[in-house]
Amino acid sequence: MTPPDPDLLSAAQSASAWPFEEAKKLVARIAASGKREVLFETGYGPSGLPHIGTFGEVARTTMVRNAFRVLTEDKIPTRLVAFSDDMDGLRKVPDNVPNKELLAANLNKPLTAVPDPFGTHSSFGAHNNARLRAFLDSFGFEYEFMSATECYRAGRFDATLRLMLERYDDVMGIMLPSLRAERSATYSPFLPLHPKTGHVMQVPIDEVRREAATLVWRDPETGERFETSVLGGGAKLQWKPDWAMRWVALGVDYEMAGKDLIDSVKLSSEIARALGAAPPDGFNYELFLDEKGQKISKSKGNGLTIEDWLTYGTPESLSLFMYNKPREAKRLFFDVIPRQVDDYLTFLEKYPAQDSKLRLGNPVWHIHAGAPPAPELVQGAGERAATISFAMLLNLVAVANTEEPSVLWGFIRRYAPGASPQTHPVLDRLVTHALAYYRDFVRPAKAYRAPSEAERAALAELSEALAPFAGSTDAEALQAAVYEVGRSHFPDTSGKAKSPDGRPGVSQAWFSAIYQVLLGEARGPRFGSFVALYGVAETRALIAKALAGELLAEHQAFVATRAAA
RNA sequence: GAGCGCGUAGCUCAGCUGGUAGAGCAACGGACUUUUAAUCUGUAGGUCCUGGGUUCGAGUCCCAGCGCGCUCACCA
Repeated sequence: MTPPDPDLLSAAQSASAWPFEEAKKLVARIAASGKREVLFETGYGPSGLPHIGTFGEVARTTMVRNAFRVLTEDKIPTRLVAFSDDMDGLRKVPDNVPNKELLAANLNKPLTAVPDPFGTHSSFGAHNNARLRAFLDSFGFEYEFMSATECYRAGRFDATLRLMLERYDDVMGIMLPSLRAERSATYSPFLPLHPKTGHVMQVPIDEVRREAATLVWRDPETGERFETSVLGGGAKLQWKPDWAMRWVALGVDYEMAGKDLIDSVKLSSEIARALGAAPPDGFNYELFLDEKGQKISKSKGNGLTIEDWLTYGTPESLSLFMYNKPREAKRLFFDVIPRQVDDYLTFLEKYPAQDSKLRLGNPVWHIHAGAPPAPELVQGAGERAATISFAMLLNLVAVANTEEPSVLWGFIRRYAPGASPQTHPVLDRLVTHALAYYRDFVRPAKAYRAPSEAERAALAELSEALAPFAGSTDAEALQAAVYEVGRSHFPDTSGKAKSPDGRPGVSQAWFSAIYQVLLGEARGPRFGSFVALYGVAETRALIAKALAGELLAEHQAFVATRAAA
């Protein structure tokens, strides 16, 4: 956290960026309650792997937390709990795991009682918890992990569970009207664990024994009667009462949730109030939509994964996406990535010159917890230092026609002689992303064609003409050679184009042929420069492959493989 | 049925606490490159969905309407 800065502190009081708006609610809440610390919670259901929504929730909650710390001069301690609902029963076998039979044999048990199908952890729940933590750690989030199973077993929830038993009728009174008739007939906020099978039982409760803190129920299959303690992990709660109980037991002050949970938040809040506590502050963020405007869901597998995003864009660009307009539905698809990357770079570049007020409204302040790094500038020839945009890299990589970072760096150095992967590590990461983008979006769109007889002859001659330049990186000389060949095979007939020495020019058709036959593109780079970077020998090999029909065949095979995948 | 959000240039969208409409791409023109990419630069393009209200002043705030989209009502 940045050291106290009076200018920053006063700017924070009037800051209107949404994390500050949220943080101000918390300041008022603390003033009213007199609490000495603030607890933020994010929830996680470990029946699957962490996904992009998990990232968003933690990232956004962290932004509110940072704003709160500035607002209160860091005088009130804050904690962020990542809570895993790992006592939940396994309802169905996920598609994306090995050893499905193993899981199928353990349905309905708490996730922490289901063996790990990956064989690396003590349970499926523990495995997914570990994945969550590794995931959050990889982004450097500051948080405390908490397991529902451990909390229940350790008795951490016991006092609140007893309270809920006492107010059982109030809780039922809140829940029942929200349910349909057939469901409300059998509903219970408590789910006892079966003493013999270990299953999380969703059964009607025959009797609630408040003094003993037990429930009396029957196994619907065997008819056997059980009396189960709700304490120490003998039972867990249904989701909405569970959420409410957790808020009360842990003292959660802030938790945000998706729009799909609006009604749940409402009910859980009522339950929390019935337990005599104030439900946490927070807000409902909008859901992400896929390219067709549908809700992104884990089960459907539509939309983007975190891995997808990080293939083409930086973590910071993903954070920016999460920062922007959390209350509006946004399309989350590949094509939004380049813009987020560039917007981030632009905000970062502006930051140093901004005053405190503007800084607090700058997304990079929130993304980097008040301490954004210096922008990585590049000094172009005769130009002022600036950030190289991702859009420019994407253009460059398309014309460079390469999956090699070194070739792309060659093009970059033409623009900015001083730059290298060593001096510009951030830019080097962007290069990697741009290459991935080329590989997956640009290359598949290429359209090679076979050369005509005339083009074939010209290309063969070009290859010969280049031979004496082996090893040369003289772009001008190479370009002259390209023109020389073109002049004899594809002279300009319009009379418009002229060479510097007044000789006839070269037809556009020559260049078009080069790009379409050799690069599979309608347009391309200045060819002499391309050869200089790509290499004379490599270019001659490229021509040979084109004349042998291999480029066309390879690309068709590439496209076919892709279509099959 | 209930809730949430959106409607601004051809497209995608910015417009923070009300003060003369902005960006990127696309289009068209120019510079540079021997005529292709990049880069630089110029031009054009908008009843800010409609109708009221508050105000000296509304894209922005309030109300109503129209249109579009999403979510929830079994489980989490």
